[in-house]
Amino acid sequence: MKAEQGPDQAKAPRTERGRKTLRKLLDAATREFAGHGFHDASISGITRRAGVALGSFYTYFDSKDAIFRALVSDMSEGVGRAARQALSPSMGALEIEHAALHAFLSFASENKEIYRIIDEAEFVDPDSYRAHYETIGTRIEERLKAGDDSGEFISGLGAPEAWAVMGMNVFLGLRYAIWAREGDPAFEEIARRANDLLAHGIASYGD
Amino acid sequence: MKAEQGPDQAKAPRTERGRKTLRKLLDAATREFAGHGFHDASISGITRRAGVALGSFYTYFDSKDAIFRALVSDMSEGVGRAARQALSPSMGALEIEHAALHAFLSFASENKEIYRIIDEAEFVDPDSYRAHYETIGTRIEERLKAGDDSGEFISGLGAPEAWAVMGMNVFLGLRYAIWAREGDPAFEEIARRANDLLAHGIASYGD
DNA sequence: CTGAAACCTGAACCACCTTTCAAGTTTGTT
DNA sequence: AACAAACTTGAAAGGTGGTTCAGGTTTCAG
Repeated sequence: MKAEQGPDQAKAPRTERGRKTLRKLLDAATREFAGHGFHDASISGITRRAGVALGSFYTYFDSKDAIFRALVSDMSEGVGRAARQALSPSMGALEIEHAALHAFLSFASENKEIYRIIDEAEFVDPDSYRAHYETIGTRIEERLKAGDDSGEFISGLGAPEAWAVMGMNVFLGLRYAIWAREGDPAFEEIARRANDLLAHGIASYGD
Repeated sequence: MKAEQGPDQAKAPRTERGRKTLRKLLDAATREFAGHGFHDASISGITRRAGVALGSFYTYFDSKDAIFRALVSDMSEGVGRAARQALSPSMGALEIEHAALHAFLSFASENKEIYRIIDEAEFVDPDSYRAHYETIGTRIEERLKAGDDSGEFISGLGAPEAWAVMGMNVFLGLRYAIWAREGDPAFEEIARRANDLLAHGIASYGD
């Protein structure tokens, strides 16, 4: 569908002025897409927010799709970076899962636009969407395997368990970060309860 | 934005011919939206598939949004119905969760269009989307409470656990039903492993 | 049978948007 | 200083597709 030059993203600017304009466009696009959704967002809306002429857009991106794709891959990395920063190798395996969920809830709460844009990628750019979740799933699976090796988790854990954990986290983020309501439990409590579920399940003893 | 007459859906037909046409439009719309997504779907595509004139569409729906909304609420009920049919009150609490997930995987696998349309509602019709998941979440929460009362589950379970379970199920559906791959475990195994996780967690004994 | 309501038809209207382009301005190098 | 490349500009081309409408056909109650 497109014959891009470089690896994937924008047409690289060659001057300082160009880099500034590119950044303004990216920031403006984040707001525009988050506010209106992909299809109701318009290029002219983006350039208006950015304070540049309509035509300038095409100096940096080949199409509306292209800038959306650039945004998704940017943000996907951002999510991963935030998660990594919250984790430390000195933590126990369970503690790592707790910290990962807590960090995710905080991140989602402070970056709701990102959440929306990545979710909409399911329809605008399915490949990126899939890649995003498969990457995260793989990372979780590795953590589960590590917990197995260290004896903290039971053995036999694999991709299905990793996707189950990811689903838990994503939906808790949707409900308690994105759709947060007055009177909801704090992130601390959510993370603790999810961690308990993950550790011991919900069957009563002597089952 | 819209001043509809009845409760919400389509302008009710008054003759047999009308009911037939309405059904043809709904079926055609399901295929059109599933195949192209909301925005790339067109009214003319829908009427072409349905074999009726373009103008007839507006005899039954006020807008493209309106038919999409009608579809979402239809399908949301369909998902609930499928789940209910797979459950029987004679089952144990854990067994019910197992059956619910297994039924969901099968249903999703055979109705991928539904999955896509409901997911896209997040952007086209956010209220319906939210209502869909809140309804399901509430139902799961009730099941958890029932398991608590019967002594099969630990006490203190509530909405966070329900959303965690729902997220697990949805993501397992996404990965193993919608994105099914050669060599994936059967639904039986997925459901069993998710059920084990739910029952006992993944921490090793003596934790 | 008959007339009114329900329903059907498809061309045309219209609003909106992505993308192009030719002409002007700025930047940075020699 | 001078020039080429980078960058900017906004009007307009070119499309698309939702929605309207006036006129015709079918249905069905009385």
